[in-house]
Amino acid sequence: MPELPEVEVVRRGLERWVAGRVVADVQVLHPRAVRRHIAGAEDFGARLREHRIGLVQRRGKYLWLPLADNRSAVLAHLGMSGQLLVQPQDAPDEKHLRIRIGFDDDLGTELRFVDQRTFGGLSLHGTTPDGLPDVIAHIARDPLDPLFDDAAFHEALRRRRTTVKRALLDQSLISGVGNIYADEALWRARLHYERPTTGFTRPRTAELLGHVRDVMNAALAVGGTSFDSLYVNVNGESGYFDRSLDAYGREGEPCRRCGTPMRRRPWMNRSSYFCPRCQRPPRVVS
DNA sequence: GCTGTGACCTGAACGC
DNA sequence: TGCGTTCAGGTCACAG
Repeated sequence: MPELPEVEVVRRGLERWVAGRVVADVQVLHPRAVRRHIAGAEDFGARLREHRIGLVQRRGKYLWLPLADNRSAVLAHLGMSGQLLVQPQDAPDEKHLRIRIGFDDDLGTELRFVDQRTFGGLSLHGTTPDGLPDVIAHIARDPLDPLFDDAAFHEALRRRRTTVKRALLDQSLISGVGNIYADEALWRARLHYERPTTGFTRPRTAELLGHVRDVMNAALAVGGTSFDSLYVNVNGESGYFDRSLDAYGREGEPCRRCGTPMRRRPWMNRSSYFCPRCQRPPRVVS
């Protein structure tokens, strides 16, 4: 499932193959794919037509295509299974094709939003003075953003009465981290997912952020090599998604540090993978 | 205001 | 073979 590195790969692909093109027509094939566009599918298409796509931006797992000639942007979230593909116009429709965007040029390609589980979607929104879609103003900067404020993140962590994995997944504190990279970063930092954040020291926060950035940069480095001219890829099943993971999905396999079998625990309707020896659970305070 | 929980959704994997 | 169940997880609405 797409997390920040995958979304960044998509952003780069869109920047190269879609930015600067003028929308000719929009076809919404599944209403749920534009459910965040309150005015509905017809309005979504009408507002896009004849507008030029500007430079593609990203924050965390959201990316957006600004309309170059007005103060609005097409906001995209890939959810768990979304893909944005640049395909030849005559290519067969994908099974889960939800939205098709055609362009007013002779390049012969179109933008397709394909999404099996329909957790993702596109919508059109006004932008703030600094170009951010207004509906994601609450989303924090991501740790690869040069303007991410490490000190402010540390203070926010200490103020929260929560645990470290919850905090990593809270997009209002830090964006772009999903279940996989949270487990990976916690394994690297030797932190149990239920560790309370209130007692975090500055060095501990700094170390954790360092591991989050390392994991994301490593995935980005691999992912960045795998899309070609016609395929703006966020395919969860192929290529760079086979990145080497140290924690996620390794239940029963030996910890790559100490050899202890890795464990999986149900957690918030998800799973948490950890090493019971390297990542000791916090002592329960009664 | 802050924190935690469940619904949404589809298809693969699994058990019987 | 076929059916039912479980699991995957990002976001948001809602409850406490």
